[in-house]
Amino acid sequence: MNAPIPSEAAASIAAVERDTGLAKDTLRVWERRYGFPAPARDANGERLYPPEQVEKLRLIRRLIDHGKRPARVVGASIEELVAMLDECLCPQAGAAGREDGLLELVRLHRSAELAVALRQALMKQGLQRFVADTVAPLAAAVGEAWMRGEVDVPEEHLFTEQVQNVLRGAIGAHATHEGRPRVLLTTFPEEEHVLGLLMAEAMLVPEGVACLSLGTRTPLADIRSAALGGGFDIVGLSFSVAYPARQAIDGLLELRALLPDTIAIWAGGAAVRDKHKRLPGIRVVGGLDDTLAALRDWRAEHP
Amino acid sequence: MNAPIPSEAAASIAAVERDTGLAKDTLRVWERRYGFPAPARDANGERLYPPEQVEKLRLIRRLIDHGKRPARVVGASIEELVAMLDECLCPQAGAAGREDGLLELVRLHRSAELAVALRQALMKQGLQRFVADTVAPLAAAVGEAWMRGEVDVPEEHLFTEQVQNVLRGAIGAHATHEGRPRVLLTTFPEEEHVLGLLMAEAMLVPEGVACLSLGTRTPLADIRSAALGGGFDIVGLSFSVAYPARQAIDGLLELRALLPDTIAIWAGGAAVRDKHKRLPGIRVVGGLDDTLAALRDWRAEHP
DNA sequence: AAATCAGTTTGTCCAGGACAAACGACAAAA
DNA sequence: TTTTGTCGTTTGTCCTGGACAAACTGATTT
Repeated sequence: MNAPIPSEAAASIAAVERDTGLAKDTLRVWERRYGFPAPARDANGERLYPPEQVEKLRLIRRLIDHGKRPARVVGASIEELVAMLDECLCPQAGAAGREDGLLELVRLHRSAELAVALRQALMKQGLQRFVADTVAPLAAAVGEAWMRGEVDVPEEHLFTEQVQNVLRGAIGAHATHEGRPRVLLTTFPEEEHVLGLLMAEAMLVPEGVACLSLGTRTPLADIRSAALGGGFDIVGLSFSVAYPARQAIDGLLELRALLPDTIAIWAGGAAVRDKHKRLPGIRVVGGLDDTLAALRDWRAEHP
Repeated sequence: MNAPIPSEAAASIAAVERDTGLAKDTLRVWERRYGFPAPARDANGERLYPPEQVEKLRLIRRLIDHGKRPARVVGASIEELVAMLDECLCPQAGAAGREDGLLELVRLHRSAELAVALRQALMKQGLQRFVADTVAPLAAAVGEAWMRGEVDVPEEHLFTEQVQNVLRGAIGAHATHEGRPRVLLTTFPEEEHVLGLLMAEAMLVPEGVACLSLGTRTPLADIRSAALGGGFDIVGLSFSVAYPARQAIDGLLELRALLPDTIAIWAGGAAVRDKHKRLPGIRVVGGLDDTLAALRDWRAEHP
């Protein structure tokens, strides 16, 4: 799976920023403060990061996304980092484990079989159960394996693509444009993950909800104008694990202030879980099944 | 459509980088050299960009993506910039104009009607003609209107989402996993636009090609390992207008060196058009119909 | 349990200098 | 005419080292 790479002995600071998601300023200040990373320099004095340091930075990034603090992880060895990752993940280990070997198909690049298996599961379970019982656990398992470094970029991309193909096809087949409520789905500009949105849409569409997804990365002001201009009843936002909780809360409160009270705001995803108290006027959706509960509540209040 | 925005009088340098795609370093050095932008400062001495300067920066960004150089555009007034944009776009104006008012549906947020109209066109024309005659001109028209500032973020997102829904559904319905050649589709890490890939996939799948799309933003080394591990015959890359030509060429040549000669590389999109001479060993695909020509050529050489 | 507060950690911003890659224009060679 | 080479200019990115506010930690009080 990982054939050795002949060229590319070292990466520039821009390449490391792209590959790890750590800002150039952050990389430089870590070097100054912690002595890591410790890149070589080229003839012009510019940083050259060896691949193993980039790999370690990737591990560190994942740990920080899960709440660890830099001082605790930057000094650690690779083995210690892997051990910390295991510790992070054990609590959730029960959730995975029984997704029918689909994860194996992802890991082995069996894309054709994965596509077939996903479609079969969809047919057997129906869209909502398929999303809640198959796609969501599988996405969690892939995310977890990604954290551990057991899947790499193409495997994760492959998984996302195949799931998108299946879900978008199924959502398109429902095609309800007339129902109520009217829901606008999107993410904030820093959030790139699209699967959360698609899963939410797939849960809502079979209930006769008129969903419109704008995809990812919509600026706040544009969310507002789209919501007002389109006559929507609800704006739904999705946040992945990696999204900073503080930023999510600030953004949501700002959006709440930008929208009239007649438009509800629903927020879902790991970054806002259990943040209900700090989000007055916003419905925190705890999971996919809670989406349906939220829908029931809304309909009870809007007869 | 653009209701006035109450809050947000000014944006931080990080927000401007996100909204315009211009790096923080670039924004500072323009200020130093050209005197524009000229942001205010907050109590802490940090830059605060007023909205109209951000808007002007967006115009400038688009002009630079189309080949203009900063010194020529940074000093100009908004009116002059708009005039330059018109000049840039007139040559292509003939291409748009007859896409059945679909552009109007995008502009007016008539998402439901847009979805219906797209599906109707797909049924009427078949997948390949639908892509080449409807989606591609419409995408060009949206890109052009985006350049002129006539559509904004939510409208462009809406368009992309609806087209993705239709295309992915249609592609999934074909579901050929056994054919030849086997084609791996993706983009380089800096490229985010996914429609080019989907259109290529939609052209190839009806021909019995086994396509696998990894989506956007795959690192070079991962493209290599995926191509080798999956037994692919062809790797297809897509580049949008905004992609720097030099970077595309360097990346393609590097990838060419990473892959055995038995695996062909196809490159398509505005950034590589007419760059055939500088890309030995790479098939430059000039347009969607040329994709089919490339496929015929490949099949002629691999009986 | 929840709120307050001091101390520490940490990411982002700033200034101004440097340099190589990319560009434009013009001249020489095919 | 087209291609190739040269040279000055433009332009984006990188560098150093300092500063500061926001976020977090943990002890203390309500």
